[in-house]
Amino acid sequence: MLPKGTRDLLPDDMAKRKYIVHAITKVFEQHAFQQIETPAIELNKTLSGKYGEEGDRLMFKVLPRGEKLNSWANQSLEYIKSNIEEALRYDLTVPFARMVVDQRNNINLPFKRYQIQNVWRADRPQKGRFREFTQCDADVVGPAGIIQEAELLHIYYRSFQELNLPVEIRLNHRSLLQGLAELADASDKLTAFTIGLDKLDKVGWDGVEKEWKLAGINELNPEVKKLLQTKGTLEQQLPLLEEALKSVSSAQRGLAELNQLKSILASSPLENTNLLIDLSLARGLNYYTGCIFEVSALGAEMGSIGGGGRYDDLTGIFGWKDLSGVGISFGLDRIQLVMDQLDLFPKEIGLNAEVLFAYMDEESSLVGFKLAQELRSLGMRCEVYPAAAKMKKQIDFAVKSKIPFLIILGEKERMNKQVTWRNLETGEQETISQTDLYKKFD
RNA sequence: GUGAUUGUAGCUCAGUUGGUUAGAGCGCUAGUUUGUGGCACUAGAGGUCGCCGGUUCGAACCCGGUCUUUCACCCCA
Repeated sequence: MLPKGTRDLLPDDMAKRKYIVHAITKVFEQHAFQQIETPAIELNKTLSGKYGEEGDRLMFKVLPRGEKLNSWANQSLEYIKSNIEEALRYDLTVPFARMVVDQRNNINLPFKRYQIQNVWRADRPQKGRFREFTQCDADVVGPAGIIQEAELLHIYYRSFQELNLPVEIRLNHRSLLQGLAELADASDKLTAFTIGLDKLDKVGWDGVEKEWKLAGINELNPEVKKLLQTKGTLEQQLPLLEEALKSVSSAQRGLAELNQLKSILASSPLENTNLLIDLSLARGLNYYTGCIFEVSALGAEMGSIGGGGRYDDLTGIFGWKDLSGVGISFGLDRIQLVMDQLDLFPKEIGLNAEVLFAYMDEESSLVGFKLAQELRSLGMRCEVYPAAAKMKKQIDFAVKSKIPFLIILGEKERMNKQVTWRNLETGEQETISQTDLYKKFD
């Protein structure tokens, strides 16, 4: 029995997750990101209000214990809600921002950190959605240069290349959304504008317009409409956007930054990766202010497997103004699901034993114990069967555990200082001197 | 939060218009076989039919509630 939306991770899962984490970590570290961890529990006041209304609803709150809980027996729901002191972290970015401010005397800017930990959301579970899941985040805080966006895009590119997973990376900029809203004469309804636009994929253009109409947003001119519905590369889309938005002041920052990004990436392209401008990409988190990214796997049925963006003033709410940050996240659980769907895991990634020592009597087990130590010192994964059971049972265990080699020890072998070596895949078997055993595994 | 959907042995599932002691396959344990794996045969263990309540002489089956599973929406990794 488990709480909903949670899972046990068996050795097979762990092997796959290690494989993914290994690839991502390697790329993070090549880009000089350093690992940190933060506590699973944060103060409620640190987290609440940072993720919008929806986020607050989905946050796991921690009840107080003992006296305090007793004293709440007759309090109103409102009182309880506003006096909860602790909560489980909902993402890794806000706790990171909190940490940057708390630890400002112990870090150097620009600070590049990565973090691979669980987060919790009290969502209704469904495909690829859990209530406990693992995020792999990389963020930079400090001097704000677009080269950092380019670097993070390269991290996505290199990681998914490493995993052999084909992806599409969609890109947008908050300031372009603002500009487009201005064009639609809906600057004051930016949220409704972007939420509507975000649904383009699902409800189509008519659906978007219907939603906008309800929110009191006017119809756009046909050229802008067309622009909104096309996804394309930076090279294709940027000139069109510049033309359409040239007189819109709020869009200038986005145009300038995407131009910069375009020239950086031109010198070091993301080959075989689809990097597309998608103006309908909104992303919910309220704190993004610049570029926003979202990654989805090609050929698999799954929501986004990664996302991120630029936030100009995330640490402001914790008392450090005007510190810019940009970050990305990998969804470990969804990447695992997608790679399973596409059958992308190499066959041999488990770490089960390579050799099993089986034996007929207790005295032989001592020989097995000693020989196992010798093979282990050569780097082999060895297991000694824990009891002198029937040979059939011991072999059966080896086969089911996918252990390829078996060493059999009995009275005969012990007397002659020998072992019987058996290859369980081929059935090949040989009785050899104990001192020659290592040669079988060169 | 909204709308569907699921729940019977460790697993996958049968279970007749409501009727005695709820079944199968696989798996598990032991044996046939006291030093050799995929097979066969024999025996065995294992179930408050998700939970609570109701209807009925009688409920795995009908009704209500609740929890859970899976899926879509919302939102997101």
